[in-house]
Amino acid sequence: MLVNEQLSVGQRIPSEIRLAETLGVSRSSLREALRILDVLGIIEAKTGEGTVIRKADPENLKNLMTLVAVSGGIDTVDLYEARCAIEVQAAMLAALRHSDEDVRAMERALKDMDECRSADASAQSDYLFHRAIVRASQNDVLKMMMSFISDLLDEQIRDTRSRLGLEILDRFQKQHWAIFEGIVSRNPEGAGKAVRDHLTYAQEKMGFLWKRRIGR
Amino acid sequence: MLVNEQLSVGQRIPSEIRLAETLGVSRSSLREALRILDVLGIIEAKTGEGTVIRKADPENLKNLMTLVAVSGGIDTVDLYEARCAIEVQAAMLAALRHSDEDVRAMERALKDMDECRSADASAQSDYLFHRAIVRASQNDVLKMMMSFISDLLDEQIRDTRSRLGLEILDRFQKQHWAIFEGIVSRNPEGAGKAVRDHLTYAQEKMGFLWKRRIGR
DNA sequence: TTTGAGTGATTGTCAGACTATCCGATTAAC
DNA sequence: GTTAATCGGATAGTCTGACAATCACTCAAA
Repeated sequence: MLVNEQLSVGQRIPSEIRLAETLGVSRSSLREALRILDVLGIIEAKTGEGTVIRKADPENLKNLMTLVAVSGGIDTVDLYEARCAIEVQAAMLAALRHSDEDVRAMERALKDMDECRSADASAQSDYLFHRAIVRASQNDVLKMMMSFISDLLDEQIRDTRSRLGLEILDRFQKQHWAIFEGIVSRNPEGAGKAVRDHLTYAQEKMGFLWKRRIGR
Repeated sequence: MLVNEQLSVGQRIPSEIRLAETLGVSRSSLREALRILDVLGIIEAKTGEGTVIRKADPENLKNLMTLVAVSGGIDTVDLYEARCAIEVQAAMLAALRHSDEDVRAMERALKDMDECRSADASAQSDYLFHRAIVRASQNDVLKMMMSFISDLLDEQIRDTRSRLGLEILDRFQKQHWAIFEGIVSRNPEGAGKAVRDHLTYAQEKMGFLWKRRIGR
């Protein structure tokens, strides 16, 4: 009914009892199905009120994807390469579409990294910078994929990053500014290449420290 | 228990009745939870036998992702740009890692496209070619993401492709061979650029025909 | 007009029963 | 001795009925 556009966002669906009668199944079986739509974020059930169609927010799927990834034994290197794919494209699009607010967010993150040298705060700013790039791309699919990947990679990256020497972190920062420069000057090829160079370099410096697989 | 590695793939989990007792919930409530793990492909329940932990295959998630995408109203252009991200990276990796079997699969798809000119068969070979690239990358995350995207985009691409003139399809085919050349000669930058050129060109020629959003 | 109780509807949860199916052991037939 | 048939136990799949918690709404009283 949702796919056929007989139901739209915000609309309330029939109660469990009536829906079970309509579909010719018991309430138990119906509830098992509704629960699936619930965890997918497609519906939202409220006790005493009813159940409504929700605009699915991919953020809600992160936990599920994490479970699947852990169960499937995803390779860390595979994840990192996928991140590279997403972020290069995002930087290219960001160079074309970024807003003033996006630029401010990126600049703030970079200056934070320039100033504070505590490993933890630095890693946090690093994360914010990369996220700002993806947001600036104004592409919801890229944002979704990036949030999946970040969720799985972040812990490991934060861990390995803290073991790197200062000269490597300085080089990281120079590369960050190069990315920023490419995006602000609206140069897609330059921004894309800068991201690829940065992530390739980072993988060289951190990759050997990674666990091969996440979970299992 | 799965995340903490107390359970591993292939292992059988306690029966629903015993598990419900252990966790202190009713069988109905437990089943709602197990059903979620089931559709995620994390467990597999067989009547009369029991339930085992399964190595989650992302292929099983395609239907779910389609539902979420429809419910969330994903933009077709966003999807296509994400596809570009994935496939460029995949081609670069394919240039480094492809096997003889991969090359054969790609070559077969291209020759099929050279020969048969029926729109439908041509589109099918096109699909197979692009899929072979991603498979050659030997990256499970890219494969997963590509299968999500393909599932959502294919119908629309197949539709718009059938309306294109012969000279455009010929140009497509030349670009395909350029991609193939880059991969076979183990030239990552060349292969990546060839893919990007191809997909950018295809988007120029087909994009204006697309519906803006999928579903809703 | 506002407050309060009451009422019906709805989701969340539980308990119990029955069916279909599978696995393994036991038994019967050859 | 080997094979086939049968039976029982265990398990997932389904259904029914019940109760609790919560919410929205109505309506009467202050």
